[in-house]
Amino acid sequence: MARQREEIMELEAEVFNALAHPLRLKILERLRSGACCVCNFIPYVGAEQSNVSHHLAILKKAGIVRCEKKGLEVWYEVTDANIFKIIDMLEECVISNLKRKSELLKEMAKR
Amino acid sequence: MARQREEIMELEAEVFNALAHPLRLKILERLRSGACCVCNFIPYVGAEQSNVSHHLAILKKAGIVRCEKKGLEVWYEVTDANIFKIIDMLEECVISNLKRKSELLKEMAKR
DNA sequence: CTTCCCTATTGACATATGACAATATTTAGA
DNA sequence: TCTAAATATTGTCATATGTCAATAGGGAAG
Repeated sequence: MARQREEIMELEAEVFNALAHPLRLKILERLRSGACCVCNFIPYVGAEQSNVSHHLAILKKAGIVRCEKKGLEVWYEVTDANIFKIIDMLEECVISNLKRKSELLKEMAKR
Repeated sequence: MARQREEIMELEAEVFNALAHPLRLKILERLRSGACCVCNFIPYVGAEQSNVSHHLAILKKAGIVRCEKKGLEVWYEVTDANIFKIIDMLEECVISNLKRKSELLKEMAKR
């Protein structure tokens, strides 16, 4: 495999990794309706402030969100709204997977 | 946030997590052209057999691949080809991100 | 039934990750 | 300048992850 391909895949893996946490997915969920400041995430995701900052930093490092200071507050927003399409597609996969499994269970119960 | 929503997000995070490794992305790359047995992944991804098996197990646990025994060999395939669309979309995001960054560097160099 | 493949599993180890608490930093306003 | 508010960073701890080496399991062929 070409070296450049490998490097791209490493970057992809990093972004997938940034998406691989329920709290960070919740943060992104909150960002669907636009920019949001840190203090607004806290009640929404139900986590400590330091924890929220930490996970925001991970999303930022992966290039998924960017931020801007506004006085005391820091407002975060998604850098590329396509990230939501990716999450939506994955959700479809997860749900169809669940359906497949429950069908299988039904089949097994019949016997 | 509704409990069911949270559970879905946990499942999503698990699938994203399964995608969050270069070796596993390479394995999936190999699966684009259809099913493949373990011994064929080994030279392709350049890893030890036990390591490949391990990562295949992670992909399987996440529901991304399934497998079937054929004599001595075990053949793996993707359970839902939509996973490739997800990877492709993420790759686009990564690449446009890279472009954005390099533009920024160019701008900065001008000054 | 013995031996040889192919694959999966296990153990050991180093490293990464996540949660929480405490503390530092930055900015606004008195 | 001093204080308070919002956010980021740090340290500590427990747990998870990834790699390698060794071993186990299970089917095929003789």
